[in-house]
Amino acid sequence: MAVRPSSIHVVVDTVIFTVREGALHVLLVRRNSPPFVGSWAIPGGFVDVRESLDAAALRELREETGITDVYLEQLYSFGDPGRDPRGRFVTVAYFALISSDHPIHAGTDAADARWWRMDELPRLAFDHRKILDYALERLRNKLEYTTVGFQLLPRRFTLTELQQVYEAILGRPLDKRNFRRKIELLGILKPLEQHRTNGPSRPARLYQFSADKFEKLRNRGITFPF
Amino acid sequence: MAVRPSSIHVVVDTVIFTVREGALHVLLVRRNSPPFVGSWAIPGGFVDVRESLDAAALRELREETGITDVYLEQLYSFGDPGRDPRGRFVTVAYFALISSDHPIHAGTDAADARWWRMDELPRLAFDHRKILDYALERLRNKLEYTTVGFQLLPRRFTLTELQQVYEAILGRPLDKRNFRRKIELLGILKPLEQHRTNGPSRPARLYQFSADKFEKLRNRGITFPF
DNA sequence: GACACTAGTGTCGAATAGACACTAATTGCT
DNA sequence: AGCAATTAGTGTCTATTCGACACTAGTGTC
Repeated sequence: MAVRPSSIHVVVDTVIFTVREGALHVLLVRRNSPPFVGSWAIPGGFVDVRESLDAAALRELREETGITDVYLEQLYSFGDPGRDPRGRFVTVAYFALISSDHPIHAGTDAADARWWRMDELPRLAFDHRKILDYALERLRNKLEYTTVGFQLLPRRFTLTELQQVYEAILGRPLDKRNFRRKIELLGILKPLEQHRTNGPSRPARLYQFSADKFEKLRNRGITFPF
Repeated sequence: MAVRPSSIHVVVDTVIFTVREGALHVLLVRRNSPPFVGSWAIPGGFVDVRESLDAAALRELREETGITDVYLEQLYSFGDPGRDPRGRFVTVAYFALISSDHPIHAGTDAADARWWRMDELPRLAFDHRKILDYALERLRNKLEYTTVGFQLLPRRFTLTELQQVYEAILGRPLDKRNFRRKIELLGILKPLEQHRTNGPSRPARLYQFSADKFEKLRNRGITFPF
């Protein structure tokens, strides 16, 4: 089989989630060149010929946010002709989870960039709304059968904070006792001696993700599927 | 942002599963040009500049097997540099499910093509073994929370045949009563008046996928995620 | 009509999931 | 000092789900 040139451009776009102030947020950048000037878009860029798809996503992430220490997972590839008026673009979409204490200067690049609440999104460029919706759906699903939720928290956290992350993503309140029972059963949290007191109330015990089983997975970068 | 040419070739490769003689099989084609001459590979080909990724997968499927009526789902994109010595190739991998009664002339193309039992695979070209392994993992997972299993059967089938499909994919025996109870609870099978008798034993009732809820989904082509 | 073969059916115990309300520890105010 | 306000933390009961397990029913063959 001869190698026919395909004239298709390959990019990666990464949906970057975080939880702040009890709400799920996503990082978007404002486009300042056509098409869709002034619209907001999921950050991304071209895949270099010498780097893997994962590496490209990590690099773009670093360039956009300065972050290296993230959970990153390939989401889906979108490649309808006509999704970009400039030509034929296939984007390999990723989603990333960033812990809330991460010092992000959203807008490291000259470009405008900011966090948006998932329930107050602006109009998005290209088919990015579809990508975002799918990323959220995937995140919600994975929350139920994996431990991705922990990726959105600092290393030490209270159970209430953990519950708030789950609630923010699922978009509905959870029962405190049932939630704690389920987390307890997972057996992946190590209770610390430290407590955190913030306000006129009983201080909450701090926990951390159990080093034994999962610490190695945390912050490993690509975690799926290999 | 200017459009830089990326020099990356985009192809689709489709893992085609079927169940025959109680065993899960996959369709492979033998390569007759370098690299990996003589090795077996997952069928696939270039994405045309004017067609969507899904359309490309469907087209290749039709060209390879003559089949149009399949369950097809995007799997994952693989794009490590070095996965193809001819240059930089990104493959958007799909997996397809074909019902056992489908008249497939595997090898419509001049190329050698045949079904292989999943437990007796030859050496595969490129990183196709990795793709295949991941497809199987995904299929097993989806079997548990969706109704993809039905895609592998003719329109009318017995409960034993359905159970054999599940067993072939999961690679372990299932309890007949528990299996039937679970299927019953799904409420998606319509019992027919017809029975099938094959051999010296009690004839088995035939069922079909319930038209009401799911017939529209069946054979719709792309079913995921949109 | 007896035998071989596959179809078809129900129960019990364990684990899981959802609904639900009070006590405990601290801060701030008077 | 003590009281009010606030969030942390804890257990039971019920319904559902899941796995293990064995016998009867209907047909073809000899």
